[in-house]
Amino acid sequence: MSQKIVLIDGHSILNRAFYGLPDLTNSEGLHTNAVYGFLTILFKILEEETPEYLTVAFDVHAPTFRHEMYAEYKGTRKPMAEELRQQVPVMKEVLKAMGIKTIECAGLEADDLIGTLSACCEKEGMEVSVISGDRDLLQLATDHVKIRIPKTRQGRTEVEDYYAADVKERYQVTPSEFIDLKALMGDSSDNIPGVPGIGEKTAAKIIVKYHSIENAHAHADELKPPRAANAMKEHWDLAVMSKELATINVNAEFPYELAEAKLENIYTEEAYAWFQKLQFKNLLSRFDVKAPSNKIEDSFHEIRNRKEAEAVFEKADGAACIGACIFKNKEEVLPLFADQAQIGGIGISFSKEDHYCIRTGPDLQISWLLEQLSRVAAGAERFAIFDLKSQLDNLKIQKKENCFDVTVAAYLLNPLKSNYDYEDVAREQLGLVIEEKSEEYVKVCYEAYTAFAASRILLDKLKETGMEELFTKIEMPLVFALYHMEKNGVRVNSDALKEYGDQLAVHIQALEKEIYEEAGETFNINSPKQLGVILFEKMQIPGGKKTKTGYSTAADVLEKLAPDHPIVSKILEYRQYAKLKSTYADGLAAYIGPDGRIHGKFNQTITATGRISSTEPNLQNIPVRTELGRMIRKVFVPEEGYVFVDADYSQIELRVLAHCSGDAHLIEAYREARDIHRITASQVFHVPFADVTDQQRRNAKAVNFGIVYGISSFGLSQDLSITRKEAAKYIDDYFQTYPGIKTFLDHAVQHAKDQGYAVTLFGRRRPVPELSSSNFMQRSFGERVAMNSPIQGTAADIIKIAMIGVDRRLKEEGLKSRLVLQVHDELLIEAEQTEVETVKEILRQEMEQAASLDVPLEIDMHTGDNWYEAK
DNA sequence: TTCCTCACG
DNA sequence: ACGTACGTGAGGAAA
Repeated sequence: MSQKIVLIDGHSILNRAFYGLPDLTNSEGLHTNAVYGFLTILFKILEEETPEYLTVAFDVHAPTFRHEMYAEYKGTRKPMAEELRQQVPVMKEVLKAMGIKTIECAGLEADDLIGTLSACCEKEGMEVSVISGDRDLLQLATDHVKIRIPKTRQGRTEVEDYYAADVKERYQVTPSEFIDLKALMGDSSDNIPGVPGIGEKTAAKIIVKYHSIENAHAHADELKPPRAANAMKEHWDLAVMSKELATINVNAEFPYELAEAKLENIYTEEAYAWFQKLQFKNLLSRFDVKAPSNKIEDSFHEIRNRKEAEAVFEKADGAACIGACIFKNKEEVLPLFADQAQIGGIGISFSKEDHYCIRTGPDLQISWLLEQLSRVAAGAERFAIFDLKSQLDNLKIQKKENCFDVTVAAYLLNPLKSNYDYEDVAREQLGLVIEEKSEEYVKVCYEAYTAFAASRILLDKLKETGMEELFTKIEMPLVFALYHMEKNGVRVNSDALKEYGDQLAVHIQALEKEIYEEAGETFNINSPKQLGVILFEKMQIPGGKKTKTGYSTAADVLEKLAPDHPIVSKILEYRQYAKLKSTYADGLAAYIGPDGRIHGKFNQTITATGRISSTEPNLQNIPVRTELGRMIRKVFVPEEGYVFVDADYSQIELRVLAHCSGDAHLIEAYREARDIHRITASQVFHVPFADVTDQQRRNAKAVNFGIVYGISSFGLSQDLSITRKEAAKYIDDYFQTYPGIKTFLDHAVQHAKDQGYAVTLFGRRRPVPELSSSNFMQRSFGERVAMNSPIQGTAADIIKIAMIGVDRRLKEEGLKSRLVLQVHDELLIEAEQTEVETVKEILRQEMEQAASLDVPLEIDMHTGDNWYEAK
């Protein structure tokens, strides 16, 4: 059995992968789709071929055209897309990490390298497989050299295989004649000119008959269409040049040791680290349990008895930094007891050598363990732990000031990531790769150790990036405020909620029936696909396609059709009821706890801008804009003896914008008047404040929103249903009126371009990798983000400060009243009746004084016996 | 899972 | 020429 070598055309396959896959990025903003696609193809090929040798060839110059001379002559050289260019060095590193031989050679194309290698290897009696997306390489095919062209079809990669015979079958020419064929017909993608006037068909006929351009030229007068005969004579020089360009050099000279191409285990530690970094989660499973021999693991200890545990805590007492974690028992417990969520023990790490996993046991009570942990934590300069909020039920924190939430710190340093697990932090900050299959105690020790070791590094990075104060003064105190809020929960009248749901069900059924009657058949109204077919095909309602998958049935589309088609308005109504029932009536009911309250989660490490997010359930999107939806707020009620006090900032984002831009005109305006949209209308449209029409105010409001979102004439025109030109005029008028805003927004974009991130008034950063994209759409998006993030982010900073202040004062002043919800610019407090005035005073002070801007921060405040009334 | 739709600021 | 407003989360359908 002869040996086999696989030769891969690196750039060609990367290119294929890049254009064949959607744009993927890892959480650091690094584009990864080409690398991912390349690896997918590589694995597939290796599985099929099981070769002894493997080599990947690259061109030396990244933006590659096979024939630079001609490319320059034609002036058609296009630079490689930035997103792809970035991935080339990464690809080479990944291959290196996998121990795969790569070659490149100045002055030689990858084609020439591959051609030469395939010829040599064949001579040595080997079987050769050449992997390329480029059909040019078909000329290399023989009985022992197979050209394999991968194609991505519907997400799956299929490979077309060509031996010499297959080339002949498919193209009716031999591999070497293939060169002549190309020389005649040319190849625009490869910048081979070919002979003008001779296309694919004619070229094929000529080569099939005459086998080479030289022979064809000799018989030029006999060539079939007279046009081809003339072309051949007239452009013979082009034909010769093209043939030269199309010919791959199989006798190139370059250094190469076959032994280096020997395929060893590609699933190395280094490769594993790369795959993790690139977040190729499903490719990671290919790796065997190859434990990295990290020395640190030697000092990981598992402790199961009281004596040793006591010794650990004694030693930990007084340590400068303590890293810890609390872990749960594996779910061997019957579901019946699942909600007990038993704690299995803790991890603790406090020096280079001290890392312990302490398990609960007969003489190691969990309560004692947690007590000890809390005690030593209070004594340390820094107590580091992941996701502190989730552990506050277990820990008795005596000193908030020394707490360091590693998750939150990692979030501040890169808010774009989707999770901040200890595995990620260990890899990113400590360069440690933790083995998936490690024993539990090892993982526990790793988590504690990572908290311990990474906290120092993260703290330094926070200092370097000017975010230390943001972290210690805002984010860390906020952890506790959010914990209190979750713990408090919000009371919901479940009977009233049920009643609300039942009423909705009645309406839904009636509407369903009417819709089926008008449609003439029953179908699933919730299915956009089925609905599209009914409306736009069966009922022939005009309003064509919009989405990739079919017709758009979004509300803004349907609203335009509603006046002419009763069924459409019924569908809109149905949708509204269905949404209210499924998401709110039924959805919320599932979260009401035994205490009659919903304890939703408020997440601190989700959003890119610094806002808080709310899940399980989302309490930040309870309906309010329509009366019907707003009614659901009546089921949110305070407990007996309490009332709701609701306070929300008035136009906080626009006020932030006025302050940050320093536009004197706008600042002056906002100092005077409360109705910001009206004053904008007055100044932009040059009419007295009192004479502003409703339409003018609406337009001004839309412009204000547009400014905050990162204005574009297209977006504004959509919103106002006007032409782009008119929208552009509004924007222009706005900038004329407030030139400071224009300057500020331009600066925001420029700053983000220069620094790579947008920044808030309090130093919070948001990376904007899209700004360096070669894609217009992406880049425009980046610009809008650069304009919006500082505004939205600063507003988020401010309300966080307010929340912390409100929560702190409610506690400090010994009040029973409590914070129950935050909705971005709004705080809801369940206030004990006799404390209402105090609470209102606290809210007003803490919210209005949260930041001192050049414009006043104003709030609207209401009280009520339910959320509907209090808003 | 991914897409579409829609609820909020 | 490109095809959008910024930031979220959830439910239902279809793949």
